[in-house]
Amino acid sequence: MAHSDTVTRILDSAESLFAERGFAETSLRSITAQAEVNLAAVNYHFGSKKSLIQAVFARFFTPFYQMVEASLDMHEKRHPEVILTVEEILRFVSRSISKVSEGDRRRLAIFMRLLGLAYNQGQGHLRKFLQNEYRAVSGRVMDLIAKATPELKDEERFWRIHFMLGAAAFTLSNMEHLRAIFEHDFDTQCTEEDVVAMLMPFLGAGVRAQSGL
Amino acid sequence: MAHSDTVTRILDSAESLFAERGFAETSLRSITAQAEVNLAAVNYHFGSKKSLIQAVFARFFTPFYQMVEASLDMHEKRHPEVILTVEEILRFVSRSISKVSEGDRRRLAIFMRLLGLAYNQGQGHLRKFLQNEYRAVSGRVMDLIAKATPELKDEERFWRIHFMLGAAAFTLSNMEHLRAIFEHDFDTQCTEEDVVAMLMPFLGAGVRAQSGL
DNA sequence: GTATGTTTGAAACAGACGTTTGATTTAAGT
DNA sequence: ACTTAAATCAAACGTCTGTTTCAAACATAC
Repeated sequence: MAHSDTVTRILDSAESLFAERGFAETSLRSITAQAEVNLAAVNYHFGSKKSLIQAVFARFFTPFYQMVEASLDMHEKRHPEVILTVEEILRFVSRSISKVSEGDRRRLAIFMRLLGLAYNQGQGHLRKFLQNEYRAVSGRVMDLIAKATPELKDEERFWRIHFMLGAAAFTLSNMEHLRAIFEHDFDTQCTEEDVVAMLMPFLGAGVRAQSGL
Repeated sequence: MAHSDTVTRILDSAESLFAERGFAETSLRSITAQAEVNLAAVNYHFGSKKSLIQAVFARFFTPFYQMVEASLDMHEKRHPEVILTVEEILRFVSRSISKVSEGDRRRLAIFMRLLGLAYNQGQGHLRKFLQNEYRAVSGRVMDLIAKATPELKDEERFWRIHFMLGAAAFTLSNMEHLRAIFEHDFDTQCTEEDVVAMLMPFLGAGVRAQSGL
């Protein structure tokens, strides 16, 4: 079927180019050129550039969110009434991300970049899209974190969750650049898994810190 | 003097518009319209849009960096040989930021956004500009953090510093949006100082976390 | 095989962008 | 007052953007 082939090629190219350059900096012409499809194909299949961005996002996020749901369901069935720690929750999320972005590492970067961008654009269509489409799973993760940190006031937990989100989004979306700097500074390689392994205790200790109020 | 007036108005407008919308999304036409100066003035006084962005950055960062230097000098003179904790170092930095962005809160947001962007753009002129111009002060702060965390391996400290940077950059550059979400969720106001007060123990606990390797 | 609906293709569209030009005004120096 | 340099202005430049158009190619069903 010619249709889905073109659609897939566009999504693939858009994904990698968005990850490299960002969204505003990536033109439809560069996407269609790399995908070797006609320029008009984007507007034909997706309607607009905005919708293409959302489609790129959805293609990653939908299976990711289903995987988080499924693994949480499975765990709750096996160990009901068990309260997870923050690190364990993060590990559920991180494992689902790894599985969904299998092979292609850049999918993680583009996902995080989208997440950061969703907050960055003032009247952004992305955050609303995200909020409407995926309220369920994010709400569930929030509840788990709340149960993991009963000592925190709701207000302070709100901010700490966003501190975590910020550290993760910044690190993962700039992973390539940061690893390049690291390699330059230390003359050593450093895998993405290493970085994630270092990130998790940082975040865990952060949310468990003594209150700052 | 007509010159510096035009230059200042351009910088002011650019600063506020960059903070609101980002860089690629802000046109020179919107800047000059808000500044009520001629479109050509930007290229006349700054040369290019890139240089304007760097000028906006420098106007904030230069006094900030001098203030950090000065307050660190003063402290070291009064209490030589005293090893600062991470929170104390962060407080030095944060106080300098507050003093430099006196009155206008948006200057902080734009500064952090620039910092985040410096890492985001692949071949970015901003990171190199930053690295070349302000190597001294950032190196000094790095050394202080190193002394504050002697138990960390250099490699892991590198990453934790960037985790901190990410959490701070994300939170502060999206402060307005996040506060709006917060207000919507909790029906309560929340000052920027409150957020910074909550951020610092989060970062401090994060860098002091047990190693993840 | 003809008709129907879907997908591609090359080309053009209108608009926005950063930048440049050259004339005109403003300010400073002598 | 005259000269010279600096600053402003309106207008245009060429280029790139997302999007639209409409004919050609394709597949599908009868």
